[in-house]
Amino acid sequence: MSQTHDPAHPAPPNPLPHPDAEQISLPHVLATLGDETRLAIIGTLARHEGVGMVCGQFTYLAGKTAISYHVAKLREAGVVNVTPEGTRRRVTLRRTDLDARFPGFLDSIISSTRHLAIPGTIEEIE
Amino acid sequence: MSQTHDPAHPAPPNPLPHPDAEQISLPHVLATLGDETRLAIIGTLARHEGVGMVCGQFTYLAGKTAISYHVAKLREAGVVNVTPEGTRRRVTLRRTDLDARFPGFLDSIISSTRHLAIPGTIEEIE
DNA sequence: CCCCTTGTTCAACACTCATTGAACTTTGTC
DNA sequence: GACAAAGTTCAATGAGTGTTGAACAAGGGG
Repeated sequence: MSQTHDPAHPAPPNPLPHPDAEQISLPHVLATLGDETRLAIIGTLARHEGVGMVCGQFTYLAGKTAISYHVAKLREAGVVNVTPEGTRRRVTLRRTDLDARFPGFLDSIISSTRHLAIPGTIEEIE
Repeated sequence: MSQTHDPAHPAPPNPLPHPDAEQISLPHVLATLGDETRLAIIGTLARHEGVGMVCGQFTYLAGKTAISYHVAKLREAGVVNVTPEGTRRRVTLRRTDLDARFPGFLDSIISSTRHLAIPGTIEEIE
């Protein structure tokens, strides 16, 4: 939740709506992750944690319109954080919030996802 | 259809189709649990683990037709085991299989479900 | 300025899902 | 045998979901 409280930048850095940590609901998260494509996105994201990724990185999973749809779903459910960077959108896992809300959940999902992960040929960004 | 009273070999104790442990898929389980009613069933089931429950115990959540539908969904996803007992169906968590397949997953779900659980006034069955 | 990249929005479509009431099956009991 | 109890099956319905292509908006070069 820690948004940059930079006095030099009055404009909100993140115009995309995200639910607060307390508003993240387990049924909603489960339903959102109950989709092959979105689960693959989370798996890929987990394998590149810290770095973050961009929507274009997921186009090996589906068309760009579908990716846009799925990333929006994940954001609305509180699973990922999406930050505009120029024309791109940096997507990161909301690990801290998810761990606080549902301890152990994310890790169990990720470790169960890892072995069936697609060997994505993902090019580095930047 | 069925149940020929053949004295040669005993009747199958579990005529309802269940997936094998290896066939349980994470996306399927997540999608199945991504429903308020079914998640509540699992929560209730977890709070009465070992004992098991019958479909009638869940009718405070929805009509009996809906419960029948949801329990079937949970069974097909490999989340619960359903065993006929007379006119009833004993429903139990497939904890061993789920723990083997997705370590830590079930416990994280259950503990996250516990605090928002309905204080079900559930009568004891036998 | 033109243009390319990145991603969103929109409408349309096929599809699946959850819920309900009525009818039915099965089992247990009087 | 008749009846009640516990679930299932069926058809219908209304709502929601994922996918696609075309058009669009916004940045970042050259």
